[in-house]
Amino acid sequence: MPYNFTEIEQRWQRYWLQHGTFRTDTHDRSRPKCYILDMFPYPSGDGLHIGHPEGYTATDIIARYKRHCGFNVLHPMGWDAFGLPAEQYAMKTNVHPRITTERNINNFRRQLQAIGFSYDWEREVNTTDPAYYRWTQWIFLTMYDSWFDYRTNRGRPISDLIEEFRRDGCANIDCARYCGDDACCFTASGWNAMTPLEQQQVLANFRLVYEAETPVNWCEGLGSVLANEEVDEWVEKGYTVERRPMRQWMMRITAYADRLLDGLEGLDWPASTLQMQREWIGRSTGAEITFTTEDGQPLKVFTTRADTLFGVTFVTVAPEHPLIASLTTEAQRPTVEEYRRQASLKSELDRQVSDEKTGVFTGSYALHPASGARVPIWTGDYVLASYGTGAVMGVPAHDERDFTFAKKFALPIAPVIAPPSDHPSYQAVMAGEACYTDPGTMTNSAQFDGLDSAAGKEAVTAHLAAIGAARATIQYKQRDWLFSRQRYWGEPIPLVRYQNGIIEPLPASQLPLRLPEIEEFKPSGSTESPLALAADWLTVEHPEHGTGRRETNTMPQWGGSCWYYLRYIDPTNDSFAIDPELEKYWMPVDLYIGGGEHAVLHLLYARFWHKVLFDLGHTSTDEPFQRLIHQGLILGEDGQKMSKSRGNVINPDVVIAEAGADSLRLFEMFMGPLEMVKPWSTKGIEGVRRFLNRSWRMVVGDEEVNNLAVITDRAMTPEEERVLHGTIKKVTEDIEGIRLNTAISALMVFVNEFIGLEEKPRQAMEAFVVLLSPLAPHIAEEMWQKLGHEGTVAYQPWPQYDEAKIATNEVEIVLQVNSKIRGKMMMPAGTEPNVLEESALSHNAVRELIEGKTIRKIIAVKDKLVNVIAG
RNA sequence: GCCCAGAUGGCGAAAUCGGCAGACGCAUCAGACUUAAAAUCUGAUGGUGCGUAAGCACCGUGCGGGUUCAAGUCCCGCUCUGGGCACCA
Repeated sequence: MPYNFTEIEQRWQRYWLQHGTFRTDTHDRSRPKCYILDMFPYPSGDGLHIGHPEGYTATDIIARYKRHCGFNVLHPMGWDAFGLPAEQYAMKTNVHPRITTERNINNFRRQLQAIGFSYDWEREVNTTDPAYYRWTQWIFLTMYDSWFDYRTNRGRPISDLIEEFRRDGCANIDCARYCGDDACCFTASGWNAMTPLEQQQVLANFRLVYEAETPVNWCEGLGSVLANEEVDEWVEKGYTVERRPMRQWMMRITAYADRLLDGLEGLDWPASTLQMQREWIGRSTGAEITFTTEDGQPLKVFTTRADTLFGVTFVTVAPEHPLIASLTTEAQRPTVEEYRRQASLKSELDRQVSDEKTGVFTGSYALHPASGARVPIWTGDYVLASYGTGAVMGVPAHDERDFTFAKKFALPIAPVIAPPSDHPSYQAVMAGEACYTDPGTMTNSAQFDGLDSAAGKEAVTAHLAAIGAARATIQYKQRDWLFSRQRYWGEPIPLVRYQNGIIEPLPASQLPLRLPEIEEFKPSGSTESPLALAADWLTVEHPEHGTGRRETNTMPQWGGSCWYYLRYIDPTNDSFAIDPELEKYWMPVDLYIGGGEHAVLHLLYARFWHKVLFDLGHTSTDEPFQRLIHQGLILGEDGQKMSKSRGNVINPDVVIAEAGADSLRLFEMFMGPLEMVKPWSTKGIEGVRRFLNRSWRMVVGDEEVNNLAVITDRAMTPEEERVLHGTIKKVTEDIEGIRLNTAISALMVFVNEFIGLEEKPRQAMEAFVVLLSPLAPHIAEEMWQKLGHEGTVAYQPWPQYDEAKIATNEVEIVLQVNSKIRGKMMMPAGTEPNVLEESALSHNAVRELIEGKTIRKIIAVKDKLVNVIAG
């Protein structure tokens, strides 16, 4: 008779909640801490799907294991509950997103509890709870009131900067890094003479949160901008998305680019994720080189290949380049204007997809900074306005893009980097017929001839720098973070803009700035969020600045998830986001498991916020997540991605009803390595379910027919001890290494060995139950009780193994003749190779085969094999 | 195009300081129990060939080379699948 999993599982789930079994005392310093974190879910209306419990089961197993090992474990769960679906639903049905969200959360919580996860439910956080987003807003304002000081490579309060301006003006500040040029420079008295509005404008160049007019993905149907990564999804659903410039709040994440890059060193993260973050940040070291137009205007280009300077045969500027009008001659103006118009109609995506190069001549020329040669200035949309200086030097001989462009428009090609002379296309390159982008030797480059590319880059840059025509510089692919959305269901941005132009943050004492109640959920009709319709909420009076209007943009969904791992540590603190003492003890997160789809965005944004909080002294750690693992996707039984339209979605509620939560947990882990993509199998779950039934019969027996397992305190045989200790060792090491599939097979082997015994040794059964309990906790609790214990098994000490008891006296030695297996022999473990050799040679199977042959060589490996080479 | 990960029985997978490939599980087949079925238990199960049989031989970890006494594992060159990036100068 199989055990009654439904009854047992529900009973223990109630027990854990009622007894607060997994409540964490964060103030307990008597034991080492372990912080095990899941990526919290967006509580969608569809409920939990089978992919969620995969990572959650893995963390739960580790958390439970660590409790057995004596750690004080923090293992929380919460809800990333702002987001577009609830708002979309509200627009259709006029049901408030708060209500939908609450309903979905209740369903998610019920489902997670039904799987028996050992979360401390008293620490649940919800990003839509004003008590939570109060501190999201507080962090936002903290960042608004901060700037990045490149001199110390740290974020600092803006008040420090104001103080410095009052005292020294911007004398000690590299303004070009903040304002783009030195035009803003001022003295102390200059600063003090500025109006508040003027000062505000200067400070905006420094703040980590600033406003910019930037092209965004505007979706008319949703009445909101979309992040680049959201565009495809909505276009697929039939919405149209267009690029349009809009005033938006930005976060200056690029200031932290170097810190975010350097911080990756030393993190125990998947190599591919580290690589993706590095590529996303995209640091390139190079030089900004100044060409001069014939009428004396400077025209700056960015290059990583200063060594190819003498190969420049043209300059290309982006169609949106600020100087384009003055670069264009009257004769070419109609052509250029038409080209710019066409380029503006193409989306950034269209531009990148087409490999055909387009462009037109501006009619003007630039002077080469080293040779003085006159080179034509073109405009082409293969040059991105938003990267570097928006202009490039065209070196067709050594850059594929420039090569294609030059070929199309019959521009000259001048080779200046010689490939190695044995290079297959040496002749073609030197004849200007092929493009060569690898390093080589400089040639046709005046005094630099003979230098290799690496030395050439430095030498050319230094030479130009000496005449004021270049400076070494670093560029990043990463752009600043577009931080506003035209949505209702998000954190309100706590800023007020007054009629006199002054922008004031809300005092911290007035947080949270709650979302207004609105009657009807509909787009505002303008490019503003529905908050623009909440007239009472919108207007603010200020004694000094007069009437003000609140910011109607809300924060993107990423905001709340940037710091939730901190709030779990101190979730009910209403005087601060997190108690610094608790933060210091509990951070960093020891293990973080979540989907690889967050490899860049969430994990980069959260690191960014964390670093700002660290710089300002609010956290003690520079990096939040020490160890990171991505669980692999679970596919449908047909090997396809699970989706409603394919009809291959597996519902965890159904699996639990049919096979039980313990079986679900075990099977999620037994399918294969955690990180791997793997298909679900309804048949396969029967296997782990049978294993649990067998375990039950081994420890408890069949109660139905009163055939109870006989468990005695007898001593174990050496063979039983060997199996037990081997199992403890394997399970321990596999859980530590998060190889949960093989940990489960080790337990299966154990049951296969012990289930047939007439009298089971109590010691082995108790150890087994503890080993099983992280993986299948409900059945383990019940078995523990059946073994005569009171209370929970969750804190029982983890069984220890004795290496000496695992070792066998005799080992099987493989006998090979000419590398083919010809026999086996039993030998005492640890027998020296020379002894093995002798025994092998006297072994019948070997003797027969080497009869009459010359022994050329013998390889003997201790405890493994003997290989006799004869011929 | 570039970068990363992966490819092992009918299926999910195990085994990587190079040392018996296929642990564990699914499926299948045979047997036991049963009036019967389910459940459970026992056994078999990579392929090909030979043998009445115990067994024997050969082949076998995506493909082609290489190193080695010995390769799923190391090296070189490919193919396919999945993921990421994609005019970033």
